[in-house]
Amino acid sequence: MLIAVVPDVAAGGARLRRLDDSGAALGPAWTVPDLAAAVRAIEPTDASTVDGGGVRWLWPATAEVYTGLVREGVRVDRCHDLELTEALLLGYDGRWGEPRSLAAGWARLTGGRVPADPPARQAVPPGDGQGALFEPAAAGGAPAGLDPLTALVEVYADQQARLAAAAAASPEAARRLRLLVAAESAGALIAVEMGHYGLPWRVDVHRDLLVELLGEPSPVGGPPRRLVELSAAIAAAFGGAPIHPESPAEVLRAFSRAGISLPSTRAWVLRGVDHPAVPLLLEYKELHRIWTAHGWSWCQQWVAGGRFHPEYVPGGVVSGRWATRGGGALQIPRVVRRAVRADPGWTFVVADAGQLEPRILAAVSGDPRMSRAAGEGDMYEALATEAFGGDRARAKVALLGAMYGQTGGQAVPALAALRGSYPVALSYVEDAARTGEAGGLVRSWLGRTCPPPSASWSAWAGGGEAGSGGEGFEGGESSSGYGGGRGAAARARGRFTRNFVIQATAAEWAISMLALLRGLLAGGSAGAAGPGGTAGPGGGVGPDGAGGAVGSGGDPATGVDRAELVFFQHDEVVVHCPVEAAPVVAAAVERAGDQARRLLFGATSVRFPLKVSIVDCYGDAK
DNA sequence: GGCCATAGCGCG
DNA sequence: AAAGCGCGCTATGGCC
Repeated sequence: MLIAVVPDVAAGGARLRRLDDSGAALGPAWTVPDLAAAVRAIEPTDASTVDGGGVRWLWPATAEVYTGLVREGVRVDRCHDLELTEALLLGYDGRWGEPRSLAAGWARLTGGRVPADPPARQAVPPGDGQGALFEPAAAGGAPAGLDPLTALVEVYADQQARLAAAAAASPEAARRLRLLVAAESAGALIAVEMGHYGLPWRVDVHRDLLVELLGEPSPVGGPPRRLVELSAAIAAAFGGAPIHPESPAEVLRAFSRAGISLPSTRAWVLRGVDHPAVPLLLEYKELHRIWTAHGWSWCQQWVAGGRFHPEYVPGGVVSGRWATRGGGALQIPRVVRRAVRADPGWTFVVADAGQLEPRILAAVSGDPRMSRAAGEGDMYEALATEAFGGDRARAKVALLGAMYGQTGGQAVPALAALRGSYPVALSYVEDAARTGEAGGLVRSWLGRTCPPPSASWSAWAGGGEAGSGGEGFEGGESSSGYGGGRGAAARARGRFTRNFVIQATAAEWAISMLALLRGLLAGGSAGAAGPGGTAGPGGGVGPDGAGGAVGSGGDPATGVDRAELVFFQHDEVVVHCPVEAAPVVAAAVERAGDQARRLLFGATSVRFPLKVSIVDCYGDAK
């Protein structure tokens, strides 16, 4: 059963209506003055009591509604995020990029003018704007006379109809698409909760670290001592004239005066240059980066109350990876992670899926030999033994080159070896690349569709519509002065689609794992009810009511139910939990990974082992 | 003053 | 000739 919810800003509460899974109303709408209280009364507190028939909350956008609920201490097990689903379905129909808001969906349904989505909000540092129960409505100016609850219900019903139509065409494709919708929605819940918890961050440790690396900060706001010293040393190495090492143009001129002509000041270029300024410049770049991107002002802006609060954006990347707004949460330099410390009596369970993308390639392609290799703990080693004369480094280069579309360097002969032993896997990525070069679309395993080439690309590459074919790309290549020619543009597109099928599927496995983990932890027993996971997917991942947490009657004394998912970075998750709960949490992570594998790929010999460490300091993980 | 493109580097 | 994929963020530098 679903309950549709729209915020009722005027009344300060919300309007709700019960629906069946198809979107048909099960009763009249009603209004509540306090949504948090209403949800608390409806949502089962112990998810383990839910046996497949739990409530799923339907709302326009999770961030809009759930943020306020979480702030009130309310959690829900499952939801259906209308906007994220709309974006997936539009993409599936080749209508990538059309507005996804409730108002837009309603307009498409009723023949009205489709409003553009509002521009993404600016990142909000912690402490600002924390009071409101609801985020500002994402709907791009709801048209007058629109009843949002009616629109929500109707658009949801339409989405279910579109999924049913997909099922008529291909039951398996629809099964996967439903799974994707469920996982995406579960991810949205997790993103809100994660942003709410924040990543435990010790400001004192961070400041000590900064002084250790950068020297004392300038009392007047300029660069810290170590950067000033390095600037002087770099100037001296170039003959004495003052220089701003952070200015590429100045550095290039300085090298030029020294008789060295460089294409750029990139670190890897500098490493090949024999000049006394080079090591100083490399050190300067590294430290300057930390100072500007994760220095004192970053700490001041983004850390509050001992927590770093980024805003996670599920589906913010075309491949389905999450993005973040504010604070650069997905780019925290490893050295800075030393400031991430567990609370007293608590610890971190850090888990990352090693070699995820090559394992995904094995699974989606179904290449039997590669799948067997991906059943091993070290897939590169297994490949090396089987096809690269034991040369692990070469096996790794070959595999990465295949997934990224590398065409030069040492990858070329290695790729040939890969093709000889794993032709099915190679065909998979090469088919995707060919489709992209021809202007076509590719999909992930669960059915996320890549964006089409830009209109200018299509005009440039062949003059045809996207997907209409790829003839004639090579013509006139040498006549172009831009970007290496039409062939180059087509190949770039091919590299994108080649990688998309892998990266997007990896994101699907990762978010499914995360959602299953959430369900296991919420169940309290972390899914300890039997080996191999006898229960269905928990945490709202399973489509059509197959969800519900696993396990029956955990031991609350372990504190597993107090565990918090506090960080997620593509293939890595950090759980903050009481020390005594860590072993159970660690086991739950492994289980979640395995359940995600079976949910996506069924019977496959591919494994997705998680490297789990239990540490008090994130910097100590791995 | 603000806007925008580019360079560069952090992460996966 | 030869460019491996996806991002966010900060700085510079040219522009109005």
